[in-house]
Amino acid sequence: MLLEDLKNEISQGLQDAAERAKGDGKLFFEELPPFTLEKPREKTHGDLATNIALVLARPAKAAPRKISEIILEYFPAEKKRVTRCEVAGPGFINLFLDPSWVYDVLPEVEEQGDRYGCSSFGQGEKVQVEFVSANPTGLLHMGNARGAALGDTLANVMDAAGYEVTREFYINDAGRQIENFGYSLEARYLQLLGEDVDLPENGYPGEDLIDSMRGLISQVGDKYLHVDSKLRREILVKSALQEKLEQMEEDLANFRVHYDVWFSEQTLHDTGAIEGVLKELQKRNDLYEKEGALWFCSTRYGDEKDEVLVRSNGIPTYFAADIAYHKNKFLRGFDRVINIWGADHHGHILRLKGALEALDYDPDRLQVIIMQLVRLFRGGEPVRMSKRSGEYVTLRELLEDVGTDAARYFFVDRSADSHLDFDLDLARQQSSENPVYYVQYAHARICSILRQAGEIPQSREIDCSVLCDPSERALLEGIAELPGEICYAAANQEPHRLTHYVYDLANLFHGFYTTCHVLNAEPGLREARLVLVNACGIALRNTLKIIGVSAPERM
RNA sequence: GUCCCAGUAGCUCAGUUGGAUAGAGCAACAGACUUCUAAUCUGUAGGUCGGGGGUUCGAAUCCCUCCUGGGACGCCA
Repeated sequence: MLLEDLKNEISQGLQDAAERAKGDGKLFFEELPPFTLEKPREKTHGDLATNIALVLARPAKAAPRKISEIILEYFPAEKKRVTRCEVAGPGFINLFLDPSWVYDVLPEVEEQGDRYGCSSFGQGEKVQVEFVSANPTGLLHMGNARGAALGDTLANVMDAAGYEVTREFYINDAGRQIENFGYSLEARYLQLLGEDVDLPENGYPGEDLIDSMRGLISQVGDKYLHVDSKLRREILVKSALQEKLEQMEEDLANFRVHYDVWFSEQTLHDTGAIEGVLKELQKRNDLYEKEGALWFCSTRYGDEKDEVLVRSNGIPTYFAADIAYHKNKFLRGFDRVINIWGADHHGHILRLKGALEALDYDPDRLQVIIMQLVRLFRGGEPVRMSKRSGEYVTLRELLEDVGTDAARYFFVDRSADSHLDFDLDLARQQSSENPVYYVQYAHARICSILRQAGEIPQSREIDCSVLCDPSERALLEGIAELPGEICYAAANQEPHRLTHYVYDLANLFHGFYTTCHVLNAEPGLREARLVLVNACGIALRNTLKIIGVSAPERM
């Protein structure tokens, strides 16, 4: 039986015990408050501990220790593989399991193989994760990279936890920035053809646009030199946009990020979707005209001020398109949509949720994960990143520097809401200071053992209870925690839990490796250890896969 | 001025929704390789959880207040 199932069973048993005590008039409470059942930090506090009596103390108006004793009278410990219960500290119940419980994980891992860790926890809820969605007018920068690592890992872990996940990239291929893009491209095109023109004031100064136009000229030469400017810009934009998107897709693929859907903003304009939501909001009297523009009453839905949806020049704002976009997401049948946004977008959350509410969608179905900014350090100095100057480190450069494995691990390793200081020098060193190598090394060691062992026995054919060294038991427990970790990370949208888990697991393995010899162990023990090592390899590999880090067989 | 995020060991950060004696890595110091890969392991040291109040059996975690750093407040996207 999996640890998760065992925990659920015990948890249910405790709940039943409390209810029956209530039925017999020994405990009083309206409703059982939520309680925890988890592995305590201290080994001496048992294999599992619960605070059920502590949370009941107030509603039951009784001393926690007394409540614990009453609950234990009704708790059928022996049926739940619990060998001993004790009331401890302020009223915790500590449970000691039959030591054999840890061996159950081995046949589970063998059976499930690369599916070990997966579960049906999410019950097939249809979830969309939208991330990166970078402007296609430039190259991917560090903020995009962090978003890519976080979004993809979140999608992976939710997928493993039994959600039905769609990964989506929203292409900002409409609006004023595309106009700017056109003017910038035109300037570069003309400059390369020897014309004396300046880059427009708000243009994109990046070198990459020059490259794009150089490439175009090598194909078509000065074909568009004397074409009408508006038409020329359209042609240049179309060509460069296509190229930019292909580059992004390629860079993201090198970062092991793949999308199910690339969604074009322009289609929202073309299909009348934006007009549609405007009419709908109009009907609900959530719009008004002021100074020639059309405004949305976001203040009615908790925002600080109202927002413009259609400018006085008749062009809808980005926000208007975003409302239509999110309505479109729900029309496509997603139960929940998760957006990964940079910290500079946090102000948009309230108004977008407000707009969804105005359209009769439950705003809680939209979840926005705000990630704080990335600061790069080189030589101890922060590297300035600004699109304005066109000077910033790109994802491509980062991958050339430190590689996909280290980059993905580093980005996921920190929780989204803390600022990330990325030390390029340190990451480039690829030394033992880098935790990703520590984890990968554990996997390589495992592969090395298994290679030399030849045949790997099946746990059912042997007696695994000979694995009783503390380091062996700790490793078994670590392996058993994977399914629970995946559920936790998915339910709370905390992908960084996984790097911490996989590091801890590697740590347990290295400890075991030093204490327990595998290949030279006596017959019986040798086979059991091979089974253990194999299972650990699977758990490491599966977790690394979710994070998007490779699991090398040799290092 | 208003709002969001952060402040935990010298540095970079965790801390399982309020639980038992606050944890890792790096850096420092002291040890362990004729070994299944030493990219490893063991040990030592390191703390007023930004400050101050409050809530209760119990607070790094929740509330109030102040301080510091970053970000957002456009008919930009």
